[in-house]
Amino acid sequence: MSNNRKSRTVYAILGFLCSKPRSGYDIKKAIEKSVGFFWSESYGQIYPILKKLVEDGLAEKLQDELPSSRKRQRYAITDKGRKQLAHWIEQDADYRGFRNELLLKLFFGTTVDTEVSIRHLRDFIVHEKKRLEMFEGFHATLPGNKEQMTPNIVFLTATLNYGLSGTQHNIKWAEETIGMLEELDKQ
Amino acid sequence: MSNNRKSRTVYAILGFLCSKPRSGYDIKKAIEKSVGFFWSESYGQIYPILKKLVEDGLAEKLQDELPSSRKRQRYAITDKGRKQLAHWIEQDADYRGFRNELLLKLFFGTTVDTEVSIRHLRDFIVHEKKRLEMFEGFHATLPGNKEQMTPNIVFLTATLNYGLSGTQHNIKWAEETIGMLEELDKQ
DNA sequence: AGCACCATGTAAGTGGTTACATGATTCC
DNA sequence: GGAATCATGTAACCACTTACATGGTGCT
Repeated sequence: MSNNRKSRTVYAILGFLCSKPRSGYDIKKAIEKSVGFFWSESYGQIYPILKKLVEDGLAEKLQDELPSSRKRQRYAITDKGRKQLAHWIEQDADYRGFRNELLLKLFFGTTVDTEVSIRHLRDFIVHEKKRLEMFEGFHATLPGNKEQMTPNIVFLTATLNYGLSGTQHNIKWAEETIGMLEELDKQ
Repeated sequence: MSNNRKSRTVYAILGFLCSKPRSGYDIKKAIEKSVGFFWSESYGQIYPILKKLVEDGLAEKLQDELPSSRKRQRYAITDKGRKQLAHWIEQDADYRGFRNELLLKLFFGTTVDTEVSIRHLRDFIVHEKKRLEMFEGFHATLPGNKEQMTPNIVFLTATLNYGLSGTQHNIKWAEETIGMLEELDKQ
C-alpha cells in the first residue's frame, strides 16, 4: 500500500527531458510518437507541471536564442531532476488500475444480441491490425542484429516488442473468440 | 470524439445487477472475483451511484425480509436500467486510456542501472505467474467441450482466455526481454 | 471479550481530460 | 488572404481513490 496515487506525469516529463531539452509541445508530441501506445499526457497536465518542476529545481527554463518571440519555451532537466527520476524508476512498478472496456462489454454479452459482441470484436481486430502495421513499420527501422544493440535501442525494442507481440496476440484472441461466438449463434 | 469521459461505473454496476439483485458490498466482491483482472470499482463510487440509479429509475431498492436490521440493502435493476445498459454496450468500446507504468519505467531504462530494469521484469514475471495459477485454477472449473457451452460460459471463457493467454504472453515477453538485457550487460 | 468480517456510507483530495482563448509561423 | 500547424496556457469539471466513521454479525 501507500506508494501509489502520486502523479506519474511528473516522471514521464522528466524522462523525456532526460535525452534533451524540450518544450511542453515537444514533450506531448514525443510521448505520442514513442510511448503513445501505452502512455498519454494532456497539455492541461504538462504545462502546469513544467512550471512546478522549475519551482522545485527539477528542471530549468532555457533562455533561447530569440527572447523577443516568446513562443517555444524549452526546459532542461537538472541533476536534482535526474536523481528524482532515477529514484522513481527504482521503485516497484504499480500493475494496478488497468481497465478494459471491451472486456467489460464482452463480459456482459448475454444481455445483448451476440452480433453486438461479434461486432465489437471485429472492430477491435480492425483497430489492432492498424496498430500492427504501425508497429511493424517502426520495427523495420530498428537493427535486428546484436552488434548494433545500443542500450537505447534495446529498451526501445523491448517496449516495441511488447506492443507488437501483444497486438498479434490480441488479434488471435479476438478471432478465436469470434469463432466461439459464431458456434454459439448457430445452435 | 465526444462520447467519452462518462463514468463507466454506472454500467459496471448495472451489469452486475442484471443477473440478480445485489448490495453495494456484493457488487464490489463480485467485481473483484470475476472481472478483477481488468476492472475495479471502489465503495466511494458504488454507494453514491446506487443511490443515483434509484433516483433515475434504473434500479430499485428491495425491501428485504428484515426491515428492522437495515444492514445489507439490496438493489434490483429495472427495465429502464436494462435498456440503458444495453444501449451503452452497443456503443463502440473505447480503447484509449491505457497506461502501463512498467513499460514507462523500462522505456527510461537507459537512465538507471540495467539491473533495475531486469529486477522489474523479474518481479513482473513473479506477479504474472501468480495470476496465471489463478486463471488456470478458474479455467479448470469451466467445461471445455462445445456441448456444455451456454452463453454465460462462453462470455466468461472469452474474457478468461484473454487474461490467461495474455498473461502467458507477458511472461514470455518478459523472459525474452531479460535475455536481451543480459546480453547487453555482458558487453 | 475480542477479532474478523460484513456492510454502508461520506469527505477530502487528486489526477486527469476537455474546451476554450490566444497568438505566432509557415506555406499555398 | 486563409488554412494548417506550432505553441502556451487556464478554468471547469469529472472520475476515482483513500481514509475515515460507524455499527452489526458470528465465531472462538
